[in-house]
Amino acid sequence: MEVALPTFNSVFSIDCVIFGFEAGELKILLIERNQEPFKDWLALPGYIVEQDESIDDAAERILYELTGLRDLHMQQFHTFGEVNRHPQGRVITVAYYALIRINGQKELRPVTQYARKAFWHPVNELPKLAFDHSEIFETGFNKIRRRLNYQPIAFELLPEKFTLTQLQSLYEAVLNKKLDKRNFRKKMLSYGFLKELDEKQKGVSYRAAKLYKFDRRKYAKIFNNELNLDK
Amino acid sequence: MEVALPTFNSVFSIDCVIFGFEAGELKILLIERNQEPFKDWLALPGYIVEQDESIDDAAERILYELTGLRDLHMQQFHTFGEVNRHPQGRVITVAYYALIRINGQKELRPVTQYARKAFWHPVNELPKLAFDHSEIFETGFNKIRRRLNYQPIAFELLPEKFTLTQLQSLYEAVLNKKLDKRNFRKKMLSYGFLKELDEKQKGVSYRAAKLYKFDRRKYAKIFNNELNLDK
DNA sequence: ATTTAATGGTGTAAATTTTACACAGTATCT
DNA sequence: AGATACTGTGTAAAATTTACACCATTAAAT
Repeated sequence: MEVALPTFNSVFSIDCVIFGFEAGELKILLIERNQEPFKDWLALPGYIVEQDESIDDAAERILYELTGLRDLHMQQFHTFGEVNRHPQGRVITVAYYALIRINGQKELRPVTQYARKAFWHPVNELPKLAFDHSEIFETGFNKIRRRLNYQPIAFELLPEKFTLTQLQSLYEAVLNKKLDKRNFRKKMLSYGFLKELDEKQKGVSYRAAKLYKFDRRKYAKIFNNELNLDK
Repeated sequence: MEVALPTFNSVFSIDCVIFGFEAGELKILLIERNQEPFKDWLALPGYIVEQDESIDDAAERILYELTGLRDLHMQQFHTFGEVNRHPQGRVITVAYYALIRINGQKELRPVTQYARKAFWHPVNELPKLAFDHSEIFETGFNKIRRRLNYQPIAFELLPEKFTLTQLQSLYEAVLNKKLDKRNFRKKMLSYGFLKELDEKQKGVSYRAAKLYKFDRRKYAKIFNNELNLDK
């Protein structure tokens, strides 16, 4: 009983929720669509998966084509498969998130015609998005909010060297609540994966803060130990 | 610029990792395939999504057709999209898990020809499975292990009335470590969502233990409060 | 030179939670 | 009556979490 796979007009797509942090605010990357359906609408960067690429590869490619961004560490978080989520046919979409340092230098420039432009938008006061992208964003935002507690994702959003106040304000932005300064510092430093640098912040008109770095190797060591000790 | 969706020979499928608990052991549901490729192999229950059904609906239907089980609360956990995971073409699969009480009465009987039989198998010493199903299982097992800590999924695996010892042994089976009896009870009861019944265990040849019930309404109340109080 | 404005950096005590640990009680079976 | 097998219970020490306020430092303004 050998059965060929059916041929359906079914399409996989990828949608990306890319978070950035700038001026104490959490932002995501949106595009302005230049293609029907939802032409001229704002949307998450997303497009169709080719037949000969894995979905992880597709996610990288699609993000690059629509925004010019490359080499992000993207992570799948949910698949949306309602029948009528796309007005033109059956499209199941796998949603990915990534976190990056917003960098004024790095220009956002779509490589394809499908997006007219790409830009950062604060996660608060998001406009209505094309398709079910508002729902996709919400789901992704909830995921990273949860993951912030057990994965070192905060450091992907900050510059390589950062102050403890910057780190705290990122946590506050994602979790949407105030944290206690002394307790926050005590706890963060107690983990032992932050490396204090000899440098200080520059260009501020008040006392400059010490800079820190995230030590990925120490983090891995600590994390592995925790898994192995297993009391 | 209106563009029709491309027609690909691309297929969505669903694979199910269904956990059960019996005789102090955690088990999953396997089928014996009756169809190429991987005919006669053991595999997770899985099949192809139709064009006019959502992936959530498909998951329920497919599990029913291959095992005879219905009305489980299934939850998507990961999507597998490597190019060559299926020998006959491009198949992207969305993996779901569910947890159920294994019930001797309830017969496992495939409704379609695609599975020869369905049966429970302990999660330890799993044989090699068809396709990338071993990897899918591992991913799913890791997910529920993590979720056990913040979602009331344990109670879906136990009979409606259970003893604290049964509950503990379930935690031990999933987490794969011994827990302290007194501390476990103290903590579980402190949550306040277990209802102590007037009944006792029956049919044991030693002192019978008290039976408890999971109180879903109290759980929801507590859980919501936690979210709202937000200190 | 002094003042002002803005943020940096620091410690302690109380409360809560987590951990480690052992034995008498009870039901059943023989 | 005794053996067997599991139930059910408390406490003290350790660790973690919480609440809380002020002086120090720098650059800019006067």
